[in-house]
Amino acid sequence: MGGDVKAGAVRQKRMPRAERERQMMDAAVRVFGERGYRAASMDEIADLAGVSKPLVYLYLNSKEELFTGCIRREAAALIAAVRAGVRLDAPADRQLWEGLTAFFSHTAEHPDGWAVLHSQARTGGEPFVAEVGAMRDEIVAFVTSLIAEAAREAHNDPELAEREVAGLAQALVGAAEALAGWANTDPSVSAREAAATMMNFAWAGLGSLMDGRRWSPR
Amino acid sequence: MGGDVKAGAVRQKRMPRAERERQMMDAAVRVFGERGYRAASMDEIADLAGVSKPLVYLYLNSKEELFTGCIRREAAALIAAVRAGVRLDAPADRQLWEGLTAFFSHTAEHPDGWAVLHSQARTGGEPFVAEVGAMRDEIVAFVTSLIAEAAREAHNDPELAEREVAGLAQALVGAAEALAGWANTDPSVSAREAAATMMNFAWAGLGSLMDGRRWSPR
Amino acid sequence: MGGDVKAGAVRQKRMPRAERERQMMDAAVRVFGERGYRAASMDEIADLAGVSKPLVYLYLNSKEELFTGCIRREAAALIAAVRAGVRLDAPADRQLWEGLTAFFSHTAEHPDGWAVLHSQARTGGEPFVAEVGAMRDEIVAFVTSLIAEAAREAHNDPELAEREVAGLAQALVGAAEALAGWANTDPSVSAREAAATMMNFAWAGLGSLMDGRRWSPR
Amino acid sequence: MGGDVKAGAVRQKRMPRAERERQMMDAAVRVFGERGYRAASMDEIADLAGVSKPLVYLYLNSKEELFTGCIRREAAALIAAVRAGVRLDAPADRQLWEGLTAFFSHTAEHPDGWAVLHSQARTGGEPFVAEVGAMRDEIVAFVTSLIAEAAREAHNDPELAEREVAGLAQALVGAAEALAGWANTDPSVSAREAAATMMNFAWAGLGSLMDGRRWSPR
DNA sequence: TATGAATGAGGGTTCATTCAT
DNA sequence: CATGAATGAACCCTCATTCAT
Repeated sequence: MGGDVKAGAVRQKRMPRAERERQMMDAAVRVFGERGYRAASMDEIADLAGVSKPLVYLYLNSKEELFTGCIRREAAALIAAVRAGVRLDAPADRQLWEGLTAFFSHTAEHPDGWAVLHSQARTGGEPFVAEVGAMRDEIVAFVTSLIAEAAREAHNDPELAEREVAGLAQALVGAAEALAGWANTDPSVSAREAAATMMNFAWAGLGSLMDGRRWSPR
Repeated sequence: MGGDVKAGAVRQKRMPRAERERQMMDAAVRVFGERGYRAASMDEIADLAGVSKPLVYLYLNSKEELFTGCIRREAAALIAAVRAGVRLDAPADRQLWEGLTAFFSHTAEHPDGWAVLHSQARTGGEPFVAEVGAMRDEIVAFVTSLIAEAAREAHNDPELAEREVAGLAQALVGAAEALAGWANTDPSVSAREAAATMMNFAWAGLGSLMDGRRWSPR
Repeated sequence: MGGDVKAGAVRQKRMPRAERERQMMDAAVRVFGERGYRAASMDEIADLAGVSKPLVYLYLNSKEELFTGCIRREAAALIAAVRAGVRLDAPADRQLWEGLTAFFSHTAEHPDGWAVLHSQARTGGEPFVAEVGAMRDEIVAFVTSLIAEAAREAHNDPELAEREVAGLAQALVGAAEALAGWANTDPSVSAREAAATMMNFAWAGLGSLMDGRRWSPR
Repeated sequence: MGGDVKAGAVRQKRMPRAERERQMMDAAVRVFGERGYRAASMDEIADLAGVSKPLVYLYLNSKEELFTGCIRREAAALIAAVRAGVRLDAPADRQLWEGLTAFFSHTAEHPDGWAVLHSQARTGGEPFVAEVGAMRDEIVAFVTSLIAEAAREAHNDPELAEREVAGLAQALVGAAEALAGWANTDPSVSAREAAATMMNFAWAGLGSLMDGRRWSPR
């Protein structure tokens, strides 16, 4: 089962601590992303980083702290990428489009980081779930604010109930996550295409909701 | 980290093989669902099933086969539940509504089974990913056929490209999965509410797509 | 440094749990007695017991519990031996003599058990110190009661202060412990000889104290 | 388990070797005394001494040599303290009293040093046992000579057999060690009180032995 | 049908020790 | 005189799996 992370980097000796730590984190993200928290072994991480295991412990303390560190780093990077891609003075739909494009680009370029955040952190136990939940909340809040802004722009009368917005945000983020997985699986799917699919799928739905139209079973 | 699956069932001796196997699978789904593949221990499963470990191996052969068996059983149950909820002679939107309602009901009633399929199988390594992928494909195909049928009903001229439909189906399924997680977390969210959110969100998006309207960056 | 516990016993397969546990405890007492808590390795204990390490953990749970178990078992055995050697209806001096003889016999016959109690438990950290302290207190209490009884028999007037008795008991027990070490080192020293030395040394001292005679610096 | 040696001293740079070595030895005695040989870590010692680990190795070579060094230094200090407290022209009982007082004072003022000598060195393996045995022999010899001198002063006829004296000395030293531990545990016990207890306990015993009186079982 | 007894293999963590500067 | 960087080896513990009954 599993087993295709390439073997140990060439050992390069004596480098400053900060750089070594980065190397180790890179290796850890790679291994955690491919194997998951439990199945990852500190041996493999050390090997991939090109160092001995004790050094990993000396710098990063424990498997748990190391994993938490990976989650934090990757979450920060993803959020920074999305923020950097969005021009806050643009209209709401444009902002959403930009954010989605940045999101799909970043996840495509950092598949292991994305795997750590999306799949692995959610199955590794409570502390990690909490850690990644913070990031997700931040993104959901951002999306929620965009929806609200769009509603304002459209000065629609019947305000969306708060609970309804929460459900929408969940669905939207879930759809985006699924598309990120899809795009990661099939490399011919570009970030722009994934973002366009999201906009087509979501924007019309949001639009008709904000116009007060709803589907209902007869 | 983790730890609240209740302790071993009272041991009851000598029962037919089929029933024993069901007991064991129930226990396994519970433990795999709460802990994940790697963190689950055969000891805990045997204990929760109220049998000795060799019996588990006698009937179910290995941890890997046991997990695969869990995935298959839960996937089959979920698909059967969705199928049973859908009247194939109803209009497409009605069918989608019925399927979603059945889906959210079933996942809410079988949280561990859903956890196995949605979270745990995806982090346990290739063989399990493939196993659960088959189920997902089946559902995606079902959704795809519904979209196509809806398009036919609306006899819209500009046919949706196959690739476009694939993306939509991914997004739709992803959104549904996210809502299932949301509904499992917050018990006040009913299956009907989740399904309604999905319909409001998705149906309008599909509708405008089928009318040839698309969002595009300026 | 160190290293002369004989190598692994011949592996004998499949025996009842109680007997295996006894074997393991025997091995553990031997290894802990020779090496101390920290320096002892579970590997060596398992090897000496003729079993695999996992079995030791299955039955005895952890190194700490195993050591605590050894302390308890050896303390109980020592106290039982002393109790069995003393006739409670005899005069106080006779009782002391009998207790000392039993004590020296037992420690000579169980040098590793004695080492665990006397040397190793005192350097292994708080929990063990407390464990062995209970035993020591029991013995000191027994000695104290003998001194009191002797004082009563001699109906000496000037009662010994409680604090004075405590000091005496400490000194007496310490002297006995030192003689046990001496006798263990030099096998030509019999339990009777060690006990006689103690009586000659201690009894006269007690006698003159009870007569109110005291040494004092001029 | 364990853990209250205070954290690293402030690092002071560039000082003469002799002083640095003293600092390190001080730290080592403290840590070895509290934790024992095995449980002590070179990291903690270096940290407490306020130096880097390589410096410890540069000056003191290895953990084993460091511990041996500690034993030697503390043994020498203890013996010097006792010697300094005794006036060799005084009568034997007075000399014994003075030696005991000095002994109890020194051990009370240097509890870690005493712990190294009394408890830790005996559980660290053969080489250390031998090291500390040398000191003990020196003290036993001193006590033996005092007993002999006392016997001469009392010009008692029936000479004490050499073996008998050896046993007495062991018992006496053991009693003193136990009282040192007692006094270290309970700070209200002064060195003078401990010494007085010893004299009352021991001197009368010695006296009656030298008069040829002996206890014997009927 | 069912289990008590047992283990090979591997994982997380620590530690004494050294090298290069 | 002094240290930041680095590691081989070992240790405690767990787990999937099997054997003998």
